Amino acid sequence: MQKETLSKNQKIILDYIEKVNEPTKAYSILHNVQKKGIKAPLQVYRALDRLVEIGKIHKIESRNAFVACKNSNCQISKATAFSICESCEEVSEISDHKLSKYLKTFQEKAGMKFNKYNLEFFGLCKKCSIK
Amino acid sequence: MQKETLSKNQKIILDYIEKVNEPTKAYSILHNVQKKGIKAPLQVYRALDRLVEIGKIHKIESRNAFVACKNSNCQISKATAFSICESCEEVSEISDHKLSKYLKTFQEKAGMKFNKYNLEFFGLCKKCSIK
DNA sequence: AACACTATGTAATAATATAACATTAAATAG
DNA sequence: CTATTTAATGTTATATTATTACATAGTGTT
Repeated sequence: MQKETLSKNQKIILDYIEKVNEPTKAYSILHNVQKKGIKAPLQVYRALDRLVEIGKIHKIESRNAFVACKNSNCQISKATAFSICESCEEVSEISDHKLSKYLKTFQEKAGMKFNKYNLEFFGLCKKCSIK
Repeated sequence: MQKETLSKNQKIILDYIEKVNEPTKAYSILHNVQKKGIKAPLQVYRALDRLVEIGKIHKIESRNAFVACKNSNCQISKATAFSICESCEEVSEISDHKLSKYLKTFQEKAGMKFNKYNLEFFGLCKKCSIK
């Protein structure tokens, strides 16, 4: 884990992402934190980059959106897995020990020096399955 | 598998992607097929959408790039895995039977009706590891 | 021929992300 | 404590990626 102390902008952005509690896009963040003095996209993107780096948030690549990490100050920002509902766009972070262990083992066998993976499952969440 | 016959634009775009044989971005495709009469981004994006849908190509989500499917007319466009070198950006498609079986089983156990997944490993490829 | 369906053409614009440069704050080595 | 380096900030402009909207043309039915 890296540095614990966040800068002013990093705190503002993280607070917002944690508050909304669902995948949030950079420009939506920007609009919502302008009252806190964040004026430009770059201020948001810089904070996002750093927050991803230290595992406080994750990027949902297929959606260009960001969510707070649920795995208690994520040690595992380098091993992320999500399920994404294609109907309501609900995203939840998967923390399945066996899965992450399996993928870690898989990484080690392959010819590449891996240091990270991201897995996204797509489908219908329980609610949307019923409808 | 869906319809085999590709339209004119779809052929042009697929041919190009297969020719370059590495992840290629939409606007790079556009620039390179303009001599074939493709003039606008939308023509590219529409063909890309369709080609992804029928499994002829895949999108590397973390790179906003597209590659031709290597798994013989991909039956498995719904189950994709890639390794990505963070140094040279080389991407290769992983076709590991055990891995896809494991992830398929995992999907079935979870509370969601999955119908697709995408897995991206990041690290250093063999060449770049040596350097 | 009428209908549905898929694909196309074109212009405009939206949404996502970075480059470049100047400045300030924080961390740490001498 | 102050010089130096490192991280963060502020700001403007611009690059990159992707979609909306609307008109037209081809293809395959029934």
